[in-house]
Amino acid sequence: MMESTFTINGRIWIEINGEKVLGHGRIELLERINTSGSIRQAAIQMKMSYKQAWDLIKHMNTHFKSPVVISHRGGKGGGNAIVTENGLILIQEFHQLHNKLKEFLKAYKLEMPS
Amino acid sequence: MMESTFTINGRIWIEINGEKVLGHGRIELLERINTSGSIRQAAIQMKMSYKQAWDLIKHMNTHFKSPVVISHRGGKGGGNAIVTENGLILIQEFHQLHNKLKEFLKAYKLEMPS
DNA sequence: ATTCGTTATATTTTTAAAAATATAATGATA
DNA sequence: TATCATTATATTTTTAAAAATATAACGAAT
Repeated sequence: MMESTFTINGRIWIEINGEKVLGHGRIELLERINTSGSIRQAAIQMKMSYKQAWDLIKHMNTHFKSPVVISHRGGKGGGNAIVTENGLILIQEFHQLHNKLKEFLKAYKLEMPS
Repeated sequence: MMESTFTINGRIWIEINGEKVLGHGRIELLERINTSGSIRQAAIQMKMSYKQAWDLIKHMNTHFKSPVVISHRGGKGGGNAIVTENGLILIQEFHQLHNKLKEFLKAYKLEMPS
């Protein structure tokens, strides 16, 4: 008699006033902006439209007290974007939180019928 | 200086071979089928279409070794649906798991910049 | 002043998801 | 056997999301 293999999976995110402002996708976006210095490049890497990426950034920038990304247009390379100190801290905190969740999920063994 | 109030929220679900088979929505559906004895009534209560509910049940029934819902058509009342013993156990286990997650989320205090 | 690639934004088009609709099958009950 | 509300399923229609397209603004570099 074979057992079905159950896997528990989970996600966490951060809300402000009940509205989601930070999750896995946005964190990855911030990281890619941080390494590429470009919203467009980050969007391409994540296979999302520039608009989608820009909307997410705009949403974060308006919901956190201080912005997470600062962008400039024109000039060398056409423009650029950088993740603020604040944004970098958010990334780190989120990873810590996610690691704790992974520990939690790993620790909890599920007893379920097939 | 006012602090933004961050809330950590999260969800867990169960996968079989990487495919989601059980989450909050399906659990609620099972519970409502259990109390109403009807797929249709459960669907109405959750403001979803009968088709949507039925697809979810079909998916669960085919992915778990033994079915979670057994339905009958015709007869008194036009038909009915019952949650199996197996399904009831799944509901309980899922609630236990979710409660543990809530404890986890409550315990973890977030230190984030505004 | 022209070029360049990017940011910023609006508009249009396409696609996918959801909802709505329709219909057959069912079997206890009257 | 005619009725009933439901299950089970297919098909159509509607809606919402996503993608694509277009365009202006920008400023360093040439």
